[in-house]
Amino acid sequence: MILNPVAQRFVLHWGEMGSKWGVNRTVAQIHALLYFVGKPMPADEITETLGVARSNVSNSLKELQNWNLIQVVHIMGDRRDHFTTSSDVWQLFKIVVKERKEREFDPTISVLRDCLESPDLDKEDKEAQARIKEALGFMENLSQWGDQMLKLDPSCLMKLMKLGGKIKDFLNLLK
Amino acid sequence: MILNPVAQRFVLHWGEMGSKWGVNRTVAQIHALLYFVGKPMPADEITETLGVARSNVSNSLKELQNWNLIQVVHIMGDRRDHFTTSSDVWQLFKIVVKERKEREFDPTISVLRDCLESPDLDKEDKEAQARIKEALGFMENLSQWGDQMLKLDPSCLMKLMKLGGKIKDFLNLLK
DNA sequence: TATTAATTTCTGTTATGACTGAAACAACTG
DNA sequence: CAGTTGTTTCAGTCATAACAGAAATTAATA
Repeated sequence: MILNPVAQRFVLHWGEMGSKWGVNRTVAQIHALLYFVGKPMPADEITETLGVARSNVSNSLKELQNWNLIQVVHIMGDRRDHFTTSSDVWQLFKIVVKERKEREFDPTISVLRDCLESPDLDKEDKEAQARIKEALGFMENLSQWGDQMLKLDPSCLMKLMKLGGKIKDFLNLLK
Repeated sequence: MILNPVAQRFVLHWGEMGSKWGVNRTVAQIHALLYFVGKPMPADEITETLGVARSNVSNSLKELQNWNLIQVVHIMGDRRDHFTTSSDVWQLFKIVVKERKEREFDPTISVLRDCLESPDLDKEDKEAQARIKEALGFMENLSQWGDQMLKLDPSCLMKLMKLGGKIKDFLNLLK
């Protein structure tokens, strides 16, 4: 498959963005490609289209599957695995948030809790202790809020976003 | 300055988290250290405490200043620059969100807009076009929403977070 | 079961960027 | 202005992780 210049720009930029956020470039590129083409592709075709090694594609596809961002699909009369991703950006966003939260955010919360419970904690230094508590409390709140937001359906989240800063007025009504 | 084991754990873990999110490890460690100690530190002391090269600290401090995450402070009778960070996690969070948004999110929006306006765009492929539009629309909404949220004061954001999933009921009242 | 197709694993290479230590620079002090 | 202190720049080293290509493995077909 030959990508037109626009598709190339899209895929390449997505790869660069991935790098800046701690995502392997090829992984990000493959996902962008699958999103763009919008239909299942076999690994070989991805390899040719992106011009990277077959093994690289294989590992990246596995990574994307671990992230629940792509699915394997089969096509009648074709032995090969085909890969596809959701075309619903909201869903993709939610998956990424959920996965990153579980992999990196929640473990950090555990570490902070451990820190506060540790016998090595300097009980004298009340201020440092308070700051760790602050950080922990903040992350716990954010975590809980995130979980609840992830449960809402896209249309609801959309409404919330559209409301934007006006949310302030609503919150004030509660007082 | 000798860090007790808890402080070490905190700083080291923060460094690891930074790496996973595309932030240089030393940069993240220094910020964690300044947050933990809660008072201004000169570069030399940071160097000794973390056990890294002086030049590394110098560059990382500059990076943190570019991010508006630390401030230079002077102490009477001491020629050296001292560095300090806010102890308000909300403020720190907002700064990071704002900076990353401006550096990476907004430029991506520009690229997507360019893609859609490009004469190279394959006008035949309406579906691919629609997907790019979807992605762009999503990011634009998120961007606008982010800007407005960043303007709200912490207490307001706190309330919004505490409300959590119940926000759904409020949104339904609007219909 | 032999053959082919498809995928994964493994080993070595390469690219990137973090990091060091020395040297240069700048600012201050007596 | 010489000497001292403090900071930055720079060139080279090192660590990490991405990546390529070959070999090995697995699965399907005939």
